[in-house]
Amino acid sequence: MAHNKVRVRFAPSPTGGLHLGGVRTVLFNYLFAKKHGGEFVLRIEDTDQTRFVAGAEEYILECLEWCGLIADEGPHIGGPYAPYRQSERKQLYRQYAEQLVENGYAYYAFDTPDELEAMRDREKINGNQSPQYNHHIRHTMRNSLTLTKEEVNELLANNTPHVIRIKMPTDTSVTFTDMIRGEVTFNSGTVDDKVLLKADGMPTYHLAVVVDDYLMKISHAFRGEEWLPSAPVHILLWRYLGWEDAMPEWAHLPLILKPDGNGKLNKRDGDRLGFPVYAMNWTDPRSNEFTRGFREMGFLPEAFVNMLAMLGWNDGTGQEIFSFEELLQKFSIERVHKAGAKFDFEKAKWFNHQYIQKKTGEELATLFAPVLDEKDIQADPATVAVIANLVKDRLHFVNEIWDQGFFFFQAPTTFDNEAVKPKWTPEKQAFFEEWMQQLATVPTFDLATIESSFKNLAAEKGIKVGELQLPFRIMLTGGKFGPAVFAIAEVLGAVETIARIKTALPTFQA
RNA sequence: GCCGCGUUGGUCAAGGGGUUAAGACACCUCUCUUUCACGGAGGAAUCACGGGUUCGAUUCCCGUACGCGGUACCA
Repeated sequence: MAHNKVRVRFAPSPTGGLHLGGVRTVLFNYLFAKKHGGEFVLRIEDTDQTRFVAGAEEYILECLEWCGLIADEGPHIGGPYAPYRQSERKQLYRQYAEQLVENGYAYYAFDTPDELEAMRDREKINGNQSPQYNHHIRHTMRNSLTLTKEEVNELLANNTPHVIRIKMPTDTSVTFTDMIRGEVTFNSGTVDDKVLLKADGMPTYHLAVVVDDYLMKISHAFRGEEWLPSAPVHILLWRYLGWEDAMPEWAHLPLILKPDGNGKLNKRDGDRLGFPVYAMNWTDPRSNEFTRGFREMGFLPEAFVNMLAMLGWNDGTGQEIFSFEELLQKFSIERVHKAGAKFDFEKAKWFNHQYIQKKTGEELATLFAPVLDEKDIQADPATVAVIANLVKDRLHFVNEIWDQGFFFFQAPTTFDNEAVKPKWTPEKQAFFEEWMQQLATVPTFDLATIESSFKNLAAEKGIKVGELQLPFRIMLTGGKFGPAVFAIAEVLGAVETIARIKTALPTFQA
């Protein structure tokens, strides 16, 4: 269109935690902008002063930072189109609303909340399911369309509370092209006269989004599908304000649905089904209600982002693991799905698992360090790295290193005796007693040495190696779990290995 | 109710007038391993329904059903 530079924006309302659908919207905006060498703007849509939530803006910023989706302009860093908080732009909007009134595209409405309610009650009695302030009823209300010029001027002069509403045409076809859905058409007559400027002087979303997108030279506007029904209002506003040539291209993103049943995914579903919905932990300062986040649950940001990208988009090749660079290169808004996608937490876990596999033992050890700290366990980072590598392929989350390898850090206190006793024999008892002696004298206590000494002695005694491995495992770990036994022994070292055999041996006798 | 958007296996989905309708997650079987996991080999879908158009429709058109979204001085 009339834009020579790609500029997109994410415009959240700072009213609470950031939903994964919100993060995905940011992602698609970001990828699109960067792919085209454009700019990504963060704009805070805080026009509803009654819904202000302390800390919500900072929280959103932190989420974006965690995901690596940093805005080029925004309230945190400013920019050429500052301010980026709509509450700080308040005085800007009125002139445009008034311009619309002057040109006959909008009007003053003096109806009080009570009068509006009365109107709705009246309409409902007449069988109107959802009464709208529209072309059918605006002539029955108190506004500059029904009042005389003198009355209106007087009301205005007396500072009578009023709003400005758009005057939707009675029967006009409003069509626009959505980058995802193609051509979409609405009849203006089915849309109500949305409030543009509220009684407190703040714009509503409808006015603010158009004015700010224009002023901030936004070239592409991506938002959730829930905005589709109000698109005709926005399109008309662009036209009425005389800015149609500068109107951004639109794309309405499909919704993320709950895994069971139907409907938009919300934080309640996460609580109910046991998975996060917000990017990071969030505690509502008013209710103290806590909602957990993907970050704290143990998701790697790169896995979270990759997973989100695949929720509604794919490159057509079947590839699912994309580095951020690849995403930047291959993303295209046209390949975004039209239909909503049910969120599948199992698949999300799989993505995290994939990214854990890419990490080195050292990286995993670093990420795991806080868990050990919390448990007050001192461990050599190099050893933790070895352990991490050993258990890595069975992890969905970094924290699970503990579940998979706690026995590396503390000796078992109980043993799964039931798994051993039924097959226990004096010969096996003798084997371990003798092997302990041998272990104390091996030159180097490494995997190969341990394993060959174990196997040689077993052969000598005429016992099948397999018969001995499970008991040995249980001696070291307490149960039937963990990575390869000899690898465990190597990490534990000679002293600890012998000590554990010694402790466990007596408990195996029937 | 009205308006809009959508509908390929349990889930994410590729594809698109003629195909054995990809792949992934999950599931099941087998294998490897006398733990679990990983790995490997298999298993399972006629594309919501009804009409058209066409030699031929899962793909195009129209209906219907169903689902979702919206219907606030919230975003």
